[in-house]
Amino acid sequence: MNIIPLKNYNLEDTLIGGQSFTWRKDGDTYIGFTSKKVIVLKENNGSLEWQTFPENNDLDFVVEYLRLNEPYEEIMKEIQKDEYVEAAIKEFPNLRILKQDFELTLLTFLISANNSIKSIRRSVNLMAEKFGEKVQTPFGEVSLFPSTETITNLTIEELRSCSLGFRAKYLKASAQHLIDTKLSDRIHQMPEEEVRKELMAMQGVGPKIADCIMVFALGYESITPMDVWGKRILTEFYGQPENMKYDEMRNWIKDYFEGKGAWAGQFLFEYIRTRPQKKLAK
DNA sequence: TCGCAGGGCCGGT
DNA sequence: ACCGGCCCTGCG
Repeated sequence: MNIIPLKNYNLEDTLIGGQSFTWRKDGDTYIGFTSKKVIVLKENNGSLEWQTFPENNDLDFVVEYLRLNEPYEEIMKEIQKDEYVEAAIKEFPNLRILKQDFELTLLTFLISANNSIKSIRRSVNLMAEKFGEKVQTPFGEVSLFPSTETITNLTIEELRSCSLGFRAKYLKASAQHLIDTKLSDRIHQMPEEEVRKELMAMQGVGPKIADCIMVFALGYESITPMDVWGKRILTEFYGQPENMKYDEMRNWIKDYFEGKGAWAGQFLFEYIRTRPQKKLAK
């Protein structure tokens, strides 16, 4: 294992939260995968022990994936605009946003539609175990997420065997779309509105999933994906009307957090979705 | 047990 | 611009 300094970084909440579905915790070790790599992380006395497989020692990848060079304390100051954000930061200190692979993020968030995080994880792991390459590590054999190419060659029935339900056809179609359009080679150098348009051209990608891809893979910091929890944040915390449309919600919170909506939203999301169920009084 | 909700989207009106 | 339906799983 390699060792680098680690400051203000909560691996648990960041890796095992709602932004990535390919991590598990084994004792005090975090094991994650993409479609190409296995990453092993362990925190130890303010240091990060890490290794990548099958290619070892890929420091550049780890630094970019974990976004280790973010001016984190500065960002935290910028988003503390009210009591709700403050409470969320207190409950999830040092929560971070990852920068994940574009195609992996797209394909796994396709699975998120009308689904629960637990079930999304289950489907992603089933896909890896059934159809992904295997990588041998000192921490055991790890299955990678199937490549985009592999997914295009699977049948709908094979995909459905991973508990994907109606999303199976979206995975196959969108994987094929990625191959046909080579979108991954172009997406990183496009204006925001064009990125969103390209993403939503794919089957199964609507405004919310497009926002997730832009925040968790493409590094857009001003966007807050507005799911059922985001809507609750707006209505319960900020007194906004129930009937706001998606774009109205996104614009409202984007303006409110002045360019840092992704960070603030991540705290508020974890905060509201894990809060104890309110007893329905009366 | 069973009814419902889950990091929404699609297709018909 | 609305809205019913959707595969399946986890949870109370």
